[in-house]
Amino acid sequence: MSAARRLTQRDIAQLAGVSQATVSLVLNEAKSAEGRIPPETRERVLKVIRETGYVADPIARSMVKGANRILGVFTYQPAFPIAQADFYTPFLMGIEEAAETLGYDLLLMTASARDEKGRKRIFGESGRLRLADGCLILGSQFDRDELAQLVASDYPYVAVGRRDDAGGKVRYVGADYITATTTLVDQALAKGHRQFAFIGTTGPAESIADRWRGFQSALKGKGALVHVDDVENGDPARQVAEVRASGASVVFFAEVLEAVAFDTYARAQGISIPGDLSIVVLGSGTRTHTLRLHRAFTCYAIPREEMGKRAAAMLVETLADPSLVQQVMLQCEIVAGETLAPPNPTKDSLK
Amino acid sequence: MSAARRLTQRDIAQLAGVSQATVSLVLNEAKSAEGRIPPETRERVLKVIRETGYVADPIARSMVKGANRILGVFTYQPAFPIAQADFYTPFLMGIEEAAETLGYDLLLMTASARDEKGRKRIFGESGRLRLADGCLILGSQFDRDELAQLVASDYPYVAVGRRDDAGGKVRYVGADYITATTTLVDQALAKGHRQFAFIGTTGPAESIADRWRGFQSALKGKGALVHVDDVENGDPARQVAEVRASGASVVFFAEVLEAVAFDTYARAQGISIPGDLSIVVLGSGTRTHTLRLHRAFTCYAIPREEMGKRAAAMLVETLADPSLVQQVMLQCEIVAGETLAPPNPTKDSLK
DNA sequence: ACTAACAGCTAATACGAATTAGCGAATAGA
DNA sequence: TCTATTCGCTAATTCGTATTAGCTGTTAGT
Repeated sequence: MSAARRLTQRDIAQLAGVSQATVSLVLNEAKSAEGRIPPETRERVLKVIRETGYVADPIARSMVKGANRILGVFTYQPAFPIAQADFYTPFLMGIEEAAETLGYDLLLMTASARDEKGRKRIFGESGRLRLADGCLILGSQFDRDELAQLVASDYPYVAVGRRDDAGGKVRYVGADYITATTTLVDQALAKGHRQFAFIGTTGPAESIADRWRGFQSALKGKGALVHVDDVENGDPARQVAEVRASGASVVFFAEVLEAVAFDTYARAQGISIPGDLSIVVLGSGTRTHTLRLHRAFTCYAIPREEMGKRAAAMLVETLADPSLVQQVMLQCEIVAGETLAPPNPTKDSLK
Repeated sequence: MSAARRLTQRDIAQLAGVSQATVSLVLNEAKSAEGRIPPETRERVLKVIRETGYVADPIARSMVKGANRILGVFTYQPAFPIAQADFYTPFLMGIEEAAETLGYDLLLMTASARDEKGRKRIFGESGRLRLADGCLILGSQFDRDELAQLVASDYPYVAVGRRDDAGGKVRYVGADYITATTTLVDQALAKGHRQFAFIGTTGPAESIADRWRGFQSALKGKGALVHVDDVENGDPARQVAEVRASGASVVFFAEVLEAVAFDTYARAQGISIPGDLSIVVLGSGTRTHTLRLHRAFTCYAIPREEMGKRAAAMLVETLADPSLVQQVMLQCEIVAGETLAPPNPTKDSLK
């Protein structure tokens, strides 16, 4: 049985006493209603197909048709890293849901995305990209040159996350961090905060830059930015000390993990949050994720699943009309949380 | 540019002034060292390839070679369901890691796995299965007929999770629930427990059946099974009442979520856990997951990532030698937790 | 000098399905 | 009865690459 070559249309044709072309016509009948096949012949062929369990080879089929009903998923980091299991997952959940609805399979380009030097590259020598009809690109840090190449090519793609122009408008489904960030800054202002601190990097990724830009412009003329710590994985002890010394009454974080470390350390020092110091997180995972992980930070929820869903849908639209270049921004939902309160009037942090 | 047909070897050949066959030979040179191409011709062709950025069409290539370097992933439920986000994810993390190392991409058969009636089927009419060189099958509940069909076919597959024979030995990488369960029962016995309760279904999935079998056989002759609740999503209030009435001093759960509900309700009723009643969970997610979600139940950790990794590796071995039928069982790590203590001597639950 | 061997390349074919052009027979039209 | 038309089907071609058989021209061997 192992040597039993896979059935082909020729085999079916022979069994049914017709030609290979007829078998193909029966299989794709809906098409050219012209050269119709009479019901009896049709049935005879279908009977053989049923009995043998024949299915057309998808590779040969896509070779001649040029399409696969496959969406590629390219990630600039491993899609399921142990360390950050929850980063891609929500996107993928949305992507999968949409793909299933739309009738597409998903090709995760885990291996072929690496070039000979092991770097992640979209246009690898393998050309595996072509296996998919189009592709979704995930990751906070894009390679600008590759993105430009992609934009210039006629290959259908959609980026998950807003992207600056790269030699042309980039197709994307992003989240509106600027509006959400502005809302949170306004809330802090409304509660009376005037001295702000910001901890987190400010670029170069668009998602990070947007947070920083939104923060700055919302604050402009209405509050003072008294401390900025532009580091990744900083030392909480130092951060807490510096923030306290700066007189800030509220700290904004670009990264939830930083906030967790800060919060944990500050409490251990007897600092009341938000009594003595408010904490606001710009972003963080999905709602469920946020609630589960730690305490409920005041933050906004990035609609990751929805982004994945919309991106997949947009990609499929693009397949139908390759000239289409859409850019969609989704709103983030504000999560009230419990770490933003009016500043403590006894502290000198309130002017 | 949009109409610019993709480059083919014929184009390259023309530009380099050679034949298409020569281009192909240059690309795959390592092969038949016989009809060697002299360095100068080789260089000329490679130069054109470099300048044009040509890459071979993977579809045409796999059409003639018959292999794709793609591993299919078939799931009996959506791979990333919102509700149970963490069920497949750990497996996929392992699978992805192995696939990347081994140089394979992953094809998630989300859409093509459904037949015309919307049911999940491995052998769909689409025949998309053939797009992958082989396939990994996930899900607790397999369709026996399909599994038998798979076993009988010459299609390379590996099941993640132990599977009973289905017209032949099934290739799988499973977790040894029986041994792990036995260990936990023995621990409970060693602490003095004699009256046991069991909450959870007992089949038909192998993973569930193994827990139940292990539980029963470990208990045989050494302790009494005073209460069994064979339901999914039971009512915690009723469960707590019945367990208390039964006089059991320890409850075993087959499903962590049931344990969470039970635990939460019991504590609310003023029942001390494990003071008045011990709880043991058979299974649960990965270590990280377990620790994060709720309190630290006494349980064992299913090595999901490792299972995914090994399954992918086994599948690749199978591709090389299709006659191979391996069955691997991985050990579960016992998590001490804090919900198993000696029975309360003041209660009548201790004989 | 005449064959043998070989280097360097190309023509031809296969892979499996889709699709087009068109053939032969039957029927319709005049 | 002779030409159109339609029906029912098939031969031939295509997609892009890999591979084999083999052709041509040069060199080696005797």
